[in-house]
Amino acid sequence: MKEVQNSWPAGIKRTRQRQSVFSVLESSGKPLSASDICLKIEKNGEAVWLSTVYRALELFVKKGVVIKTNVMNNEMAVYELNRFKHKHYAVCINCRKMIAVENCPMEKFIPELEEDDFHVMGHNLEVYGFCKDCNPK
Amino acid sequence: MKEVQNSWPAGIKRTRQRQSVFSVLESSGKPLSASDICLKIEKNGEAVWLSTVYRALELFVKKGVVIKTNVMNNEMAVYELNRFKHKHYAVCINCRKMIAVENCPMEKFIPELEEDDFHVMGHNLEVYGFCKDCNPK
DNA sequence: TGCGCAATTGCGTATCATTCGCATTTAGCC
DNA sequence: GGCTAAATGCGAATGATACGCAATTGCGCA
Repeated sequence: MKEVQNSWPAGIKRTRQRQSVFSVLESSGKPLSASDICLKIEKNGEAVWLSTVYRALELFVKKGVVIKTNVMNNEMAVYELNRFKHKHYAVCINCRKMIAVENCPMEKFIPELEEDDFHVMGHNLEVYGFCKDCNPK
Repeated sequence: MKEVQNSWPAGIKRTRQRQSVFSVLESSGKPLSASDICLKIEKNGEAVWLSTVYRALELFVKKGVVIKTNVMNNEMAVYELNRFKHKHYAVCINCRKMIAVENCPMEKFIPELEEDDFHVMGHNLEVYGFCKDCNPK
């Protein structure tokens, strides 16, 4: 039904289920949870078991193809394609919408830390507040 | 055995269990998980049920007395006393040690976001890498 | 100073995301 | 087309956290 034969990350065996997970992520503009992905695949008329989605995501993350993030205290992890563009999200406290934040305040900051004998490998930044639709004011 | 009658947050009914949770946090230099807290209390010869610890922490967080944070993709939440000093942590990928980072790169950054119709209420920042004991180099 | 009642706790069980185990199926090299 | 390692379906396990309810406790009030 759908023709998604195009891009495929190297070094990963191509199966129908992984292909489905990948193309859902590819066509999504925002990070998705494992069950979001599962639902979207089922909506396309295909079947995937949730644990298979988790396994595919785990593999993609290990290969650096997908980025896993955790939003707001606990809850569940969300996944997005690694488009190799450094970014962060502003998360709405009310509707949980995630808005990408373009530039990162960390660049100038990391060298300071390196001086304190901490070898920085990466960072997570998450801003929370109210989006314009939910702004109580 | 221990005399911890001193400080107590206003508007919270004082019970033995809550007192225990509070004083463990008070005397800890680093954030602790709910079960860490439980173990430390038991080590002091007192008994607390884990769910009671969770309930106490939940209350403290709601009252703003305690700060809840989630470290590194999923895992579990850690809690620390709110000492009203804004800070972040550098987390070691290897030994999970958390090192407080003094200054925050976000101050200048938030006004930019506000312009994009996002009303910022707060932020989480977590830097990860290798501490000096675990530095592979 | 003791009573009464609402709030809290002990304790077990439920929930929810995620992981694991294993038998069956599949991808893709020969 | 057949073979084998890898992947999947499926269910059940796990681990953090929440919840329900009866028993207990803190504490305001008489």
